[in-house]
Amino acid sequence: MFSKACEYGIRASIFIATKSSKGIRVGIKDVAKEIDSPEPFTAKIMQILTKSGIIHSTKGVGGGFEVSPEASKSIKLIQIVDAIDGNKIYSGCGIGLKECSEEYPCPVHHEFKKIRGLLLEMLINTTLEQLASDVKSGDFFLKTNANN
Amino acid sequence: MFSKACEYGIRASIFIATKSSKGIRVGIKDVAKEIDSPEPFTAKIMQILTKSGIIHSTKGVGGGFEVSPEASKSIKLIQIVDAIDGNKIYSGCGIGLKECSEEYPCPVHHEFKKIRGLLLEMLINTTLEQLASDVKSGDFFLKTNANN
DNA sequence: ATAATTAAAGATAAATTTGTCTTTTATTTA
DNA sequence: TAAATAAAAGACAAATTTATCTTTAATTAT
Repeated sequence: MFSKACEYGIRASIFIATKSSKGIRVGIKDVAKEIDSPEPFTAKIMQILTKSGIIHSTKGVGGGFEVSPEASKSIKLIQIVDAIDGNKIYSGCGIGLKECSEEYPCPVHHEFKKIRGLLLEMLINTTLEQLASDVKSGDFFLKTNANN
Repeated sequence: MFSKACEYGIRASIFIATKSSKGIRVGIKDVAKEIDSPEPFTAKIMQILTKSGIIHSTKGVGGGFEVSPEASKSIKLIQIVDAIDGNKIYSGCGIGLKECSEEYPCPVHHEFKKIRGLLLEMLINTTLEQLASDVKSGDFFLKTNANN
């Protein structure tokens, strides 16, 4: 579905948002640890997210990543996905035709339209703030339990 | 969504089914031409599909690929996807957690469940025969129009 | 100013996916 | 039986994705 990069990017953003809601900036080491991802690769993905203006970073002592609670409310999942994977998942043909449209459809076009539509709707309607508060509630998780 | 290999595999299977319904066996060259895919790579994918028992092949003069109309009726899209890509697309966590379940969900678990469910339902309910007859009708296509 | 800290940037490397080419095996026809 | 045909199998190569390492730039604290 999503690339690994995108999966890490989403998880990282959610984690950062949970911390920022408590006024805490986090370093890349913490991020990678808390979402169970490879640190240098995660750092690369963070560069995409900061360049895209989704996550804010500050260098130097006491620096790190953050996303203001107000921003978290307005940031939609689709922005993160777009920044990292582009729009290919929710647009583009399900079986790889270069041209695939209502007028010139592939045989799975109409069925895929429903699925992609549901996905797109979800990506558009889900805010970073919602996902972060899910995690803060303790009922949703960003990495596998250490006991497994 | 699906890998390129899987996209080619689906398109190839549909094309072969349209030809088999007319009693015509097709060679790998025809397949690759008609679905606009790289021939040697498509040949590799056909090996997977024949080993999986989805498509039948015969070597030698007059040989090629075929799938009986009766088989086409019972072959579901999910069998092709499973054979080539496995079950990761419709199972597995949306943001890459190793463990992600009702009891231990990721923050997008419940939303993804709907999307994956719809996808799985579609893969289970769509037969190769349906897709082939769509293409035979002339209203659905397996490659981009040459005029584009 | 200097040292310490932290992300950014850039160069590499490993792994996977995609794609190609050559040889082998099976089958048919002459 | 020999030649032709077509898929299977295996080795190889290119491209992309994933991952790592090193150096640079920015910021803070001393």
